[in-house]
Amino acid sequence: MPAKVDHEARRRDVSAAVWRVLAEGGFGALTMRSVAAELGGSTGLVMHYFASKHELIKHALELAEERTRALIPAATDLRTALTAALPLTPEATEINRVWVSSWDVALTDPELHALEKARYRRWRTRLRPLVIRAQTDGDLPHGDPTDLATALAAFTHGLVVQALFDPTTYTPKRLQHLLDAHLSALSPATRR
Amino acid sequence: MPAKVDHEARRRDVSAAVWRVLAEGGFGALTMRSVAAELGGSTGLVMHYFASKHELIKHALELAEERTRALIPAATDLRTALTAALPLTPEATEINRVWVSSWDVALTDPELHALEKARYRRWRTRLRPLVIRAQTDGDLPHGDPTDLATALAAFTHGLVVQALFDPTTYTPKRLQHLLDAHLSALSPATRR
DNA sequence: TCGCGTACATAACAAGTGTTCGGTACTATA
DNA sequence: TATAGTACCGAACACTTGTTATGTACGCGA
Repeated sequence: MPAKVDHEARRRDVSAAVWRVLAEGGFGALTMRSVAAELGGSTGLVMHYFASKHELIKHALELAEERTRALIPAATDLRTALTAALPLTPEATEINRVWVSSWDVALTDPELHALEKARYRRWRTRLRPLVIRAQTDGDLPHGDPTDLATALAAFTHGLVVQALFDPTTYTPKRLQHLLDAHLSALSPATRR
Repeated sequence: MPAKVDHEARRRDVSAAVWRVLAEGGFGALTMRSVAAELGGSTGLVMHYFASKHELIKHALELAEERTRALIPAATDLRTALTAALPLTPEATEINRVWVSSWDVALTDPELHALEKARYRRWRTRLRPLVIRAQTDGDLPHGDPTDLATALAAFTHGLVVQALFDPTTYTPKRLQHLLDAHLSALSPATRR
């Protein structure tokens, strides 16, 4: 049982190509051949590492999640956690574009649908303790922290979508301002 | 110059087929043949009314906008306007699914990108006077009404996406509650 | 009645799709 | 050194895609 090539490393090469394709053309442009071409190889190569297109797509979503996780600092405070999800850098923009693009196929395919649902659940779960902390700090109003986490996730992702379609209007500065303004509008302390 | 068939009426038939395809499979499933099959006709029929697939897609988006407009009552108050955008009925869910699904192709195609950007702009513009009214009524905090309109649109659409992926959790009742809770959390009057 | 233009159907085309298959190079083990 | 298994390449298969071309039925104006 030889292992002439580092399988995992080579697989990461393919992953990188997948990501490049995705970042440029979204899921609509993700094909075996586009990945192969991006990699300078054959479709057989791609199929050697991903047995079917469905697996390729699933892997692409895992990739997006992985990159998202890497982008988000180990949950410090709420503001930081939400800021990390905004398209403030080219890389973050890329990741968000891929996410939004994935929703077409994710809404159609039952398995991907379930995965995306679980992903959202995880995000809200990760947000919840930060919400509770903000509440005890008096930065957020009382009320069900789960509901608040949902609302903040909604606000953030909704803002992401608008920003992706209108990056000129929604500059990083403006996005950060909008998030801050929103948080302080929610804050029971801040009022005039 | 004969007009043996009511052109506009027949075109609406094709439109209806387009919508059915879209509602079931999203933009990924929108093909000349799927529309033709849904209609019980040939691809030639479809092309007779829409010269290319690109035009078909553009028409599909217009369709979605039309249905959205029909769903939203002539802007009364802010709460009603935002509620109308939520997937509270099967029809509203269908429309929202189509919108979210469209983002994949809309992010890729420059023309569709511009159209979607304009659509968001229109929505915020329509929301703005309602925001101002709510502010004068003391239901919303002071601050740039444009920013607030953006934030509320963001919250709403972000909630839509979560609801589409988890309709069991986000029942119509829960969605309405989340919107109301969010509005009252923003209200300067409500605080404890 | 003649023709012209509409409204399609049918078929074909070229390109692109996921997937399969045979072959080859190469390497670690026996 | 033989062999088995990995890691591919290149071509092909069967199908779907948007689009084009050909043909035809049919109603209106001349």
